[in-house]
Amino acid sequence: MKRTLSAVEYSGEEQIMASIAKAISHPVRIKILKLLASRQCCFTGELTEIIPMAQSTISQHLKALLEAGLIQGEINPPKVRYCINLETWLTASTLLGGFFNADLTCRCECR
Amino acid sequence: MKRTLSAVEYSGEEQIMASIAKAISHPVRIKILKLLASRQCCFTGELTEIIPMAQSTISQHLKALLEAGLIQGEINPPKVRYCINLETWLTASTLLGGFFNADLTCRCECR
DNA sequence: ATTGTTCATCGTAAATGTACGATAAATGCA
DNA sequence: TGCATTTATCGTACATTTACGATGAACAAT
Repeated sequence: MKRTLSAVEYSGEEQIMASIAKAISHPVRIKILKLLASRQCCFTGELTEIIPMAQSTISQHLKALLEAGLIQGEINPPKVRYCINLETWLTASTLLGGFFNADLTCRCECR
Repeated sequence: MKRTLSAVEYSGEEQIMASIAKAISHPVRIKILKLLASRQCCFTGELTEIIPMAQSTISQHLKALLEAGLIQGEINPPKVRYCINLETWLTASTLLGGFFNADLTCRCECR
């Protein structure tokens, strides 16, 4: 990728927003988050039953969500319960909401 | 990638959300959108002056934003003016806002 | 007609993402 | 101890993303 390491500087917000967006940039991860958000409480590998994907693939997606901080998991071997991480969830709401709800100065007629 | 084409089904919302999220999953694209959103009106390759990246790379990112429908461009050779596409912008606001603002049933103490 | 400006596209290289099956790790139970 | 269950991780294959420089296309001005 020939990265020019000096290059572009990003604000913290830009980086956090980008990482959250990246986490939800795959439809199956959105589906997983929806499921977790709608459950009374946490969740486990019922995902494997609901989503027709290899268990390893789902685990990989869960890892991505974990690393983005959008979910958290409670290890209770051999099971693991996952749920939404409220803190990051709120951050996401604030940052993305603020971003897209901002009044747009832009009033042009580009085509 | 050995895609199992039958596999998982996604709702329209899930797909649209994912594609919008993907578009803003890179900090430089967030930066570009911020710049476009804050301008009185449209914008051009002043981006190249503001963002220290190869012109071709910026063009690539603009293409990604275009394809996601988040911006639109008016060709006025040899210049091109870009601006926010309000329609998709509102969709993004609604979908992402609705997603992250939804009341979470989830009230667990996962760690 | 030639030149300059602006932008997109091509070609390319390296990194990252996405999917799978196989295997390992952790625990409970027989 | 050995087996079943659940989940993460490894290895692998292929696609996609991201960056760059070089080149091409469209038009204005000379």
